[in-house]
Amino acid sequence: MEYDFKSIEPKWRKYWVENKTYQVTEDDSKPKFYVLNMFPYPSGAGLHVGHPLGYIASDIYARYKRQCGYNVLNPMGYDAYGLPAEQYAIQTGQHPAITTEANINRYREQLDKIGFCFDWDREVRTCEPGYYHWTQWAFQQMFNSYYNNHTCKAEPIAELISKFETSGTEGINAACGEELSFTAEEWNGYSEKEKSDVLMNYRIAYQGETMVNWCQGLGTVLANDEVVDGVSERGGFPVEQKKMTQWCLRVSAYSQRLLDGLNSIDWSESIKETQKNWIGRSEGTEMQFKVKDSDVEFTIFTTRADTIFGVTFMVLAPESELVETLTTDEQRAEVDAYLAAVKKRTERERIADRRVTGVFSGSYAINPLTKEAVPVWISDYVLAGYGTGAIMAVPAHDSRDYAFAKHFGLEIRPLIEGCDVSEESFDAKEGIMVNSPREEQMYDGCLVLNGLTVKEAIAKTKEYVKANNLGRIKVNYRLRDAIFSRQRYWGEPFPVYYKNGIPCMVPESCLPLELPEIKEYKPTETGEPPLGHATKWAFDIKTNTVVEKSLIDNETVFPLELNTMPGFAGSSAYYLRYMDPKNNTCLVSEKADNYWKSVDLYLGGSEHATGHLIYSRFWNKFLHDIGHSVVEEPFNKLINQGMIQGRSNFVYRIKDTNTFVSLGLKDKYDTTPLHVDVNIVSNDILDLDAFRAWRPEYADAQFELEDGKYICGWAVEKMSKSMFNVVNPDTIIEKYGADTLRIYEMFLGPLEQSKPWDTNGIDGCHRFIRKMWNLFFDNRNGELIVTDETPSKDELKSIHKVIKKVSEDVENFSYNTSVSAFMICVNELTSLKSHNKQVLDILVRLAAPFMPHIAEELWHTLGHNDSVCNSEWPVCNEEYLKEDSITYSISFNGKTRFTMDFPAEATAQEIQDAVLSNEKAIAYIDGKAIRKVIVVPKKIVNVVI
RNA sequence: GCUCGAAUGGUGGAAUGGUAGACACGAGGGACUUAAAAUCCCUUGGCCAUAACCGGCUGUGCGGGUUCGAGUCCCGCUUCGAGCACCA
Repeated sequence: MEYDFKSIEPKWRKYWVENKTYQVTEDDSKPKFYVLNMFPYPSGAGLHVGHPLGYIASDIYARYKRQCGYNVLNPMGYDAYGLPAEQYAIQTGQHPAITTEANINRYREQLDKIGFCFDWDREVRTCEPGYYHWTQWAFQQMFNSYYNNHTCKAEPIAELISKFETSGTEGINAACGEELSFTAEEWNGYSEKEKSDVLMNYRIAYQGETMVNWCQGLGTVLANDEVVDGVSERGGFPVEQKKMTQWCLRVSAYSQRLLDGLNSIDWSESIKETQKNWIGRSEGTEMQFKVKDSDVEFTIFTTRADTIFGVTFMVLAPESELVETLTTDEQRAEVDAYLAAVKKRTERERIADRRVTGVFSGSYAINPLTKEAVPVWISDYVLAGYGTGAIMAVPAHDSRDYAFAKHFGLEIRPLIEGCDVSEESFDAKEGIMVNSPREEQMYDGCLVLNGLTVKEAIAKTKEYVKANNLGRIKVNYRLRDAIFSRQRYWGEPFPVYYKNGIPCMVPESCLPLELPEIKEYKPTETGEPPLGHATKWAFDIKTNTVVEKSLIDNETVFPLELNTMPGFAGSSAYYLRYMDPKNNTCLVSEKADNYWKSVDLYLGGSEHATGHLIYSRFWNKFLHDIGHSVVEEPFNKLINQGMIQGRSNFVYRIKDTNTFVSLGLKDKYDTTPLHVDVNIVSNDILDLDAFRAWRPEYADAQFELEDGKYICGWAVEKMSKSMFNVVNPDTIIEKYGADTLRIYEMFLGPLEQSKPWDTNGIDGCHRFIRKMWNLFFDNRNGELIVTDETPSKDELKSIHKVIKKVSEDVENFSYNTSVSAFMICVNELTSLKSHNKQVLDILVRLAAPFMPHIAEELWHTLGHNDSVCNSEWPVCNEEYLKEDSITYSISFNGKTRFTMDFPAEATAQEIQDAVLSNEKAIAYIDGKAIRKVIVVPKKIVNVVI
């Protein structure tokens, strides 16, 4: 039989489907293992060879674990809501559901050809009501919860309400937008609307008026991680800051837990670092400053409390509420003009143009320590969203304050011994404090920092501030609450209706609240989100049904929310849904949750570090708090597979001609490099006929060849259609088969590294598979040549070596070296002319995770009737690896001089004695004293003279 | 600016502190063949030596250090990549 992958591969894929080989159920008799890939957004372009990289890697691991006796969950699904389908709908009128469905089918078709062991019965699609039911449900749970800082977890909002009813805000420490203070009487006197507004300040899913990233080009707001360099991540449209009422998730309440959780999970340092940066914890001090000639007081945040004696002015963010209060009448006009100018600038302009701007408010603030009055300025270099939106400026020791002071001619007071602030500020947190305070500023009980190091000074100031009631120790986080509304159609509708302006939850029994049909996908003429077009989009609380909008009477029929949820809503808990995908009574049954617990191995791109991977962790912690996910961290081990880049090919056209010169000759002419489709180039050699047929203008192209070949140039670029470097997995499978594609993708290099796709080299992997095949079948006549004798020592050694290497490598995700180990083994067995059944049986079991199709075929060839997927992972017997004799390198002072053979069991002492009595050794030693003899097991004897 | 990675032949890349360059590609040579394809074998870091074999020197971005021994560990740089960035 010949190796005909075109018949073998489909045959076994059919077999796996028919035998439900990959179906998995909870089984208490086996340990569980949960392998997961970040599910894809099914784009219209289909899969390119980069996409399956992670899927192949996890598939190998899943199959390996299964052969090791684990009950492995390895599901796949689709992140089906998203902008491209909606943009396409706006342009063509095509319903996004139809486009999405078509794309999913195309994805599935491509995925199916690669031979993954996904349990497709567990597939989820975020856009299906049965799935987004639980996205909406989770949102409602967040709405009905608040974060208790005492217990450090989410708790029912009803408990908070009852506390308000009995004792007001007394003793409450909850995560909130604004610190509120009221008594039980006050609370009980509030109107329904007032109560709703107060509770919004505490709910985990809340509606708030916040500065948002508004993207006019996309007609929607975006989350921070969706904005890159002031433009939208998708589409590259400019983004501006706008104050809008939006649904938000109080992710910031979980900042500390999100940070702490990183210590308990097995993720790469770089991605943990990225998340730490994003959370941005900074420990500092909040201090109160009184306004001169006024009883107004305001708070600033600083991490450099030690520089309090160097404060020469204060700065407010333009958006700060204090601006209004502190602006004096004389300065009013100037301040208003400044505020108007700032408002006009987009985020992008602010980043691009960092000119120093600002305006004096007219007020002065009193330094709580020196009692000195310093001017209060307003400038956009202070951000409203961080800290308190107000700072104390210390130009000597902060570069931004320095630039501001220089620009406006404000005083700069150095506080560190010997520092030079004539050209730039001294920002480093090191040195000895001086002028803190200066002699004339001293008074009884005054804080004195002079002579201390910066670190000591920070600590001492903190204590002083606390003891004298001037402020408090405060931890700030950069992490913002997530904005959860999008003004789009193709997303989960909010299960919310508005009862006279008060947002109310649709009863749980009415979920899922299905996305209505609309005629147009654009915003309405009045600027409402696309759902404004829906006619049947009102809620009748009497019948608990969705009814026509025309019936709204604001007594029993109310308008429904018009925003939809963002992309990350559906992808935040999908791993839980895979555990129990068809359950329509809850997100995941307790039984399934307790069995599968959390994802043991998660694979995906590192680009999700500050988006999905933060939101998911937040979401899961919340569900954990309310008792719906047993493990707090959802992804125990994370592997970030690298990106596959494109390798573009170039041809060189002589200017103004239709003649193309080969790479080596191009410098002789004035040439223009042109991208050429990589699919008509093989090992950098151009297929001339295919090139002529590629485009009409090349039909009569002339060539100047090197050795009869046209050699193309190449470069590594992003894989994209416009560079003609997209390689489709289908093409590779057609030519080489899925098994070759699988091992070649693994052989390309370390999994976590980004690397260019280079079709050169795939021949080597294909050759290897054929060689393996030839261990079973005669190359010439195709006859089965497997023999049934006792394996020889060499055969056993070769096969046990590969068991050891591959087992270690698979655990370390070092798949490129496992493939090499297979190649070595097959080469050894080939040169041993080994066709031994027992040896090949082991080889097939080892190969099964990597190349399942050929392994299944060979497994059946060897006479087995079940699937190789159910075979046992072979165990290495170290006995077979032992050598009879070992060659040692004999070194003198670290330089190898000669080699000697010893029996494998020779002791270090015996080796040492034999070496030292060897005449070559005696010559090297030459009577000199020996200081040391080092015998490294199996390798080296080093004599130190 | 801060933080984290990385740097090895013509190429992708191997090397628990122990013979650097496994494995593969590419290149060169050979066998088989009318020829091609396929397959198989040999050579392949650089320099030197030699009729040939044996051999010698050098070599993992740069400069130091620890060690009998360093691609690997430590200190100081250079370059590239990634993340954060008026975050007080």
